[in-house]
Amino acid sequence: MTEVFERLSGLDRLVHEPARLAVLTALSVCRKADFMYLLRLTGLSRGNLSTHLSKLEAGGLVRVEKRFVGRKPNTLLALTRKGERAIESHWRRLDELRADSRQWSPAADEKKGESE
Amino acid sequence: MTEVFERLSGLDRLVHEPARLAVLTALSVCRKADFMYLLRLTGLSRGNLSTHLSKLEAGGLVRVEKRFVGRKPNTLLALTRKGERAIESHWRRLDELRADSRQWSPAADEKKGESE
DNA sequence: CATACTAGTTTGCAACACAAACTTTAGATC
DNA sequence: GATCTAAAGTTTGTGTTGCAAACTAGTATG
Repeated sequence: MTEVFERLSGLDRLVHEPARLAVLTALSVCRKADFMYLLRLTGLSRGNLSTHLSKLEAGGLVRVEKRFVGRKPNTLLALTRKGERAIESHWRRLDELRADSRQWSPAADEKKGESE
Repeated sequence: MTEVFERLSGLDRLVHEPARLAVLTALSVCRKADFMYLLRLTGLSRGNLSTHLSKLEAGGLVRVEKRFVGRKPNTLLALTRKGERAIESHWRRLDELRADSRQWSPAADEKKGESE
């Protein structure tokens, strides 16, 4: 099944990018977290985290809720239903692809790439 | 251990990028494969595969061996020792991070991100 | 009033992923 | 032997990305 590698090379970049993978994974455990918390958690810069979150919001994976705590602004993040499914299935896909690639045999594919 | 997410967001992009993850994973099973074989395997375009391979070579993860088969040029790819270690440890790291994140508890970290 | 801090957002830039166009050599056709 | 097609890659052009530095807006402090 050579299709394994096609699926590997076609992984969803919105989810796969390391910083976003970290944010989504954290939120999948956390349920909700605020901006400053994610900042410390991931070690990203403010600007960087901000743009990643915008992308996740644009993709419909994360819900952004702005509010005030005392007199200070506070941005609360949570996965949408779609986001939950996305991160969960991304990890599952990685597991599967890894497992499949292990038991894949090049010789079983019609055209081999030389063993010299 | 919040460090899990720092490590997640700091994954090596050279290895993590989907197309290259596919190529490296295939080569780790294959030992050697030629350009056209990887092309079919991954479903990438020629140009795209070529530049990804150049990057992997520049990073010292892949060895490129050009030769002729009959009268036709043929490019043979294989992991370097460094490449073997890189792909193997990348998958292992993903496994670990995934597992760690599962048993991570937000509440255990000093500052919580709101559960409202 | 000014100065500093907090909580983000916007901007500018270098690096990237991708396909289209190009290169080079070989074989087929006239 | 000139012309065409194909194979096997590489280079180029372009839109996108990831990133930190610079900016913004509101609050607190001297």
